[in-house]
Amino acid sequence: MTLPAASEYESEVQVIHGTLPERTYQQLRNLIVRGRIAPGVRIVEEEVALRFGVSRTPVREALARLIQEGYLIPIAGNRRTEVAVAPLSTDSVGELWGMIGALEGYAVSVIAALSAERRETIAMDLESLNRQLRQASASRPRDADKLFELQAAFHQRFVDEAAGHHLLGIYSILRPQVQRYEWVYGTRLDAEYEPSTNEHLKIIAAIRSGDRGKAREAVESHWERAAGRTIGIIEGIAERPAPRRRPSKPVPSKRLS
Amino acid sequence: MTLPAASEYESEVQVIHGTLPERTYQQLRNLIVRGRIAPGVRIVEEEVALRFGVSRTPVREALARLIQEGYLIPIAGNRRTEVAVAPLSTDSVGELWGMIGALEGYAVSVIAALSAERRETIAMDLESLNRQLRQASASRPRDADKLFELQAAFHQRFVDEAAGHHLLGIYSILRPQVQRYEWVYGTRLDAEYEPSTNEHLKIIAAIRSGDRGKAREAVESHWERAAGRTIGIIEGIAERPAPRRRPSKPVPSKRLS
DNA sequence: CGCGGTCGTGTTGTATACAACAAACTCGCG
DNA sequence: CGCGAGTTTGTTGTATACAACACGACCGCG
Repeated sequence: MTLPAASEYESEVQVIHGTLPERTYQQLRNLIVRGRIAPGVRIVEEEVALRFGVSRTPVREALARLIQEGYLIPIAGNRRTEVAVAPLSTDSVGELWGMIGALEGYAVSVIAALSAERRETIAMDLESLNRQLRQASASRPRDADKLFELQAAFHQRFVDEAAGHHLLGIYSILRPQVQRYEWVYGTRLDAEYEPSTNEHLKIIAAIRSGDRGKAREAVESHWERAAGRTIGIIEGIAERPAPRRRPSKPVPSKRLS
Repeated sequence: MTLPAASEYESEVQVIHGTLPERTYQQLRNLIVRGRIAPGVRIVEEEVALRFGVSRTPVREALARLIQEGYLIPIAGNRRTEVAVAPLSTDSVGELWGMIGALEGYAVSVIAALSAERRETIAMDLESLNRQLRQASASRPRDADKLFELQAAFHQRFVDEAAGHHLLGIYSILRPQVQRYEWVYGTRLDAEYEPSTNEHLKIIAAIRSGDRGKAREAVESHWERAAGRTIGIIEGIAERPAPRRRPSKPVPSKRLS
């Protein structure tokens, strides 16, 4: 797929829903996930409003959501909620990956109970995606965007299959948070695609077999290993983007340009 | 309608945070979880505002949150978001219980990795809670409220122990949704406390043993069985409170009194 | 030169006003 | 008597105005 077109990393799938808070949310989230707004940067309602050409009302709604989903965190001890972009930390990696693993594990265990034909269809789709992924990760120069999307597509494929309303909702909150790390450290993760695609194969095989326990196990251990790899990468970087401490007020706290 | 405030099921833990949208959210959620607002009832911003004596602005924020968390669902095909209290369905039970199981399974697997002393402390707390639970479920007349709280406390106890920021956030979204069912069908679930407390014992033993896999397994199967029991109860009720269909417009759609 | 108090100033919380739209209703015409 | 077009009404989307409050700066006094 050639791509979201349009200029920046704006709205991706649908501008359709076009409700203002929704679009604001999407745009801001994208900026954060893609690392265009650094962790620790303070977000001020009016600045966002100005930047997107809307009033504070929709912005507030968007921010509230971003806070709840963990992209933004309340700052300081005020009773007023000032917020900043959430920092990246290895602790969060462990937690997020663990949760995603648990949830996808549940999803895949549901899938394992489907009919054989259904499972076969899914398995074939997954194989295709995994092949593309392997290809993309081998080609030079690397297309980070494509890798990003394929990676997402692979997992989304089977989650969608199992997901009801609730799972989908939670998953759509969690996944982008993980992607935030994938994006930021994406370039360094290249070397790690090899083991990842191999683990994908195990997941596919497990789905084919229809063994719930095995499928779940495959998914969970995939994410556990992925967590290990990611943490390794992060710690391997000397000048990391900083699980920054927030000292009372040394730095005048960067603001959203 | 008589009114404002008064005792009723107001704020429970803390009125402290007292920010208006937060309180509105809490109150409304309580009303829904406790079944005081029936599934399918349409919610109108201004009515809520009136009822709580605030303006639409904080109400909107509260509603947005309730929508995202699945307590309210968008109604009709409008591009405008009219909402109603989400219906209860056996499908949702399967999904919600499965997700909670997966997440708590993850939590408990983290706990299993803690030091022996730490685990022992947790285990003893859990035993105490479980004992109280058993007692409360045996005493007549039953104190539904107490059962409700003990049940919640038991699970919260070990989730808190393992939880970081993210898990806690998601869990606090999911748990009340489950509780909604527990509350609505609570009186009928009495007979089911026996097996439940027994399963709790297995969980406790697994935590003591420090075996991650075993602990996870105990928790997940607990929830799976609980789902089965709950679904059984729901289906056993002839005139159930209705996984109601929404026929275009037969009924003028009840409104929030 | 240091310290405390007072006054800005920035930012969020809340209310209100208005616009947009969809559904229901009414009225007139076939 | 039925059916459609205009009109009314209910409800949400968005903007704006104002209030509250925390923090920092400035100024004067010791």
